[in-house]
Amino acid sequence: MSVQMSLLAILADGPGYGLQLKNEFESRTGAVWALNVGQVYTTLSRLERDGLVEQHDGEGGEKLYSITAAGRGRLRRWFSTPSPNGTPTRDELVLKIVMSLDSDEIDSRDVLQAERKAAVRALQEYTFLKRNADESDLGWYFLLDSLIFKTEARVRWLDACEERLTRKGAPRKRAAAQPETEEVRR
Amino acid sequence: MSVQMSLLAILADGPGYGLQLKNEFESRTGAVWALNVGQVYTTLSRLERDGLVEQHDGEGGEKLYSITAAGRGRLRRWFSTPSPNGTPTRDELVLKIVMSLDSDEIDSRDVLQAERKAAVRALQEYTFLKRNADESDLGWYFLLDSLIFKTEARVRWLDACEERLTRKGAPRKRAAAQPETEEVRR
DNA sequence: ACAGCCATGTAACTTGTTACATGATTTT
DNA sequence: AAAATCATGTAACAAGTTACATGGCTGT
Repeated sequence: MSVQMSLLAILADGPGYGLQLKNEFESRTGAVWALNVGQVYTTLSRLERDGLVEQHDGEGGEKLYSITAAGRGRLRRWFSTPSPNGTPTRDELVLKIVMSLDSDEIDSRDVLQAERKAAVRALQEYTFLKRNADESDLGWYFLLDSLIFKTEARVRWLDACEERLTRKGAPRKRAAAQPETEEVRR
Repeated sequence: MSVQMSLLAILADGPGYGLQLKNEFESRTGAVWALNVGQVYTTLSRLERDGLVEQHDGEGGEKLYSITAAGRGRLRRWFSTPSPNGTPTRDELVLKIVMSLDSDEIDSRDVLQAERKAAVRALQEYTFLKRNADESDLGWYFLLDSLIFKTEARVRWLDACEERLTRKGAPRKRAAAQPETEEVRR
């Protein structure tokens, strides 16, 4: 949904065509989230199918797209309806950790540590990017901040998990090299 | 990918069939992330297509699925490969805010405030759930913690955005009721 | 002429997701 | 007998994603 709505948001500021939209999208997000050109076209045709944008040939031969009234309504709704707070969106990392808890396949603390290391590395990268960021480019600044805040929270969470795991005194699991006689659960 | 891997993780502890897997999944995640039964079957057939699980009729008439060697390998890789730290996964909230910055359609601060209110409400809900949580159910505990940490980070980020926005002294935008003569961008 | 970029598009695929159909068994 | 629950499955779709094809224009 995000890609559709983003393109809609860009079109709300004036008509545009494929490549232009891709560039504008990447310019607004500082290109961290690259957008395949092809996807712009597929997305546009889907938006057109749903009556949110309409096409009218531009003078330069390009296919101009404009937002429709319905599109404006949809966009407003997107802006004013708060995004889900995690509950519906399944979190891969959380699933991974939770699944590892009940799995004989691996020790949870190994997973926690590998994830932590990666998160810290990412954090450093983001912090570096922020130091070199142009303060006047609000979008880029906000995006970096978001990455930083989220990664910090991730590190803290991983620490909290490990802490509780050790406090529980959970025995180390050993990953089974070759599967022994398989037991049926329950 | 998460659903596939989760089912694989469950199957790694022993064979199982459709409904059983759904129940086990929801039991491990405390049912916050419900799983449509149908999806279990589609996912299983896709896993089978990829040679990660195999089917062998169970005695009770149910269709038992077991993980294969390839499946175990895939699972190990999932466990030991750190999950991406936000960069590839596009964040809907961030996109919404960033897009609102350059959009005439709405004032960013309205979006920020609506999102903040929703986040705080969610936070209270999660905190309440945590108070009533059974400490011995690690998975459920971790999951709640994750939701809490993430939502806190979200609130902090929203605050940081608003703070910087006001410091910049950005003028309030007025949502255009009816679109005036449309200007072509650039 | 050829390399390279601008520009558009499409076929194909993946994962996630739901609504619905079907039959068996169990409970009331 | 009816209702509920167990159990399996499928058709159909959404959204994201990429690899590839095509054509035009520009600079060297």
